[in-house]
Amino acid sequence: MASADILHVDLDAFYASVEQLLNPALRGKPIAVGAGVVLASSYEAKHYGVQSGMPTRQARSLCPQLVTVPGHFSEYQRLSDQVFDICGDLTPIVERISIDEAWLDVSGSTHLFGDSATMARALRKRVLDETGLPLSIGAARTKFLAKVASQVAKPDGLVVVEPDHEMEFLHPLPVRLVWGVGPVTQAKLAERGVHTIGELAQLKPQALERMLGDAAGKHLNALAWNRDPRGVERHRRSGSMGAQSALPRQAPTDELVSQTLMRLADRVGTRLRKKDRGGRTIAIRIRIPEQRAISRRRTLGSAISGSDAIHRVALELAHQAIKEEKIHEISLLGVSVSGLREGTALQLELALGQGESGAGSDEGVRRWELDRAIDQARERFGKEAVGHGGVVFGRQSVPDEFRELAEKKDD
DNA sequence: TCTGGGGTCCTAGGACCC
DNA sequence: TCTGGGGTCCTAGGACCC
Repeated sequence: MASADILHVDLDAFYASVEQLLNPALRGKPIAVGAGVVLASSYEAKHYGVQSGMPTRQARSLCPQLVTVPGHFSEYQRLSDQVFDICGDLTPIVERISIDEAWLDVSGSTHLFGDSATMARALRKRVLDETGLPLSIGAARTKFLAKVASQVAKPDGLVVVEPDHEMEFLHPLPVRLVWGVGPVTQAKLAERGVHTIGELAQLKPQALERMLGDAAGKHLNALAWNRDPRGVERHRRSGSMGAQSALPRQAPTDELVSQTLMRLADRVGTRLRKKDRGGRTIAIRIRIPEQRAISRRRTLGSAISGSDAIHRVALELAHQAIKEEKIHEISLLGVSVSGLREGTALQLELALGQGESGAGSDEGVRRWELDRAIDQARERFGKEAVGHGGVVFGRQSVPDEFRELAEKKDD
């Protein structure tokens, strides 16, 4: 039988731990990173029910002694990179899931460093010694089990699931630990008296599929029976890029919608062009206060990455939706581009070279050159140097540095 | 002042094709 | 007599993850 050669490594309450590392006075105290909204919280704060996404005001009512800090975003990226560089010394097969989590396949390294439990202990020690950060690790035969194990190990622990004890480890655990079981699914399962992964395994697959849909049902049944075929993959290209912005509730005037969408389209377009990618499907999202979110999308004949082009489509979709749904108040706008593909700049250059013409083609080239000029000016003089269409950025609910950390880094 | 921002995947229904 | 069946692409919405 294969051994427990997959590690799931997870930095505990990462942003908050960094703050406590940088400022010893914060250690042992309930802290939250973020100004108006909680972006991350320490274990001491979680203990009071403080969660990310929560307005700071609400967090403070739950925990009056809560200390809020603005956040050292560049430190988060630096320390995260340092930790995963250390992981890379154990094995080249590292799949980063986010800024604070990764899977490692260490099966090829046992002859160098010993078994996976030995490696995991050494890794935790080295990360603590070199960065000062607590790292929890789960070691198991599959990605799923390793991830569950690291959750059980938290905070600051190590859990190794030996291959011949997998079921006895897995089945008593709450169903909530299964990847893909969130609040809604958990509630549906609870209605049927299913609370543990073992109880989940006892449900007939057909019943599960009826309850949760085909894919989710099959997925959950497979995991409950400990069948997880996934391997650790080093790179994964993202399939979409988006940006959104929460707004104080207000009427969706033409000016507000157009300016906000321009800012969002430009944010997305800039990122796309930087990676020399474009996408065919443009989508917008509008949140109506105390109601559902509305979305609209349109798939174009070819991929685009220009800020103006994205903005034009997004604006049409938004106007259409606002009219159709008779929306008179909004509290969020979002733009995303999906169906991503490589090399749009190159394609445009080729089209140019071949003298491809047609309605709007010259205009397209002109806009592409304008985008490129703006991108270059921003590279040289900073982000605020040049704006698109004279858009002035107001105060934002969340700092740009935080947005950047949340972006998927995928190459 | 009941929820921030970046993502992934799935579903149901419709259009369209063979 | 009221009509098969599979495949692909698209749209809107939703659950979930960090």
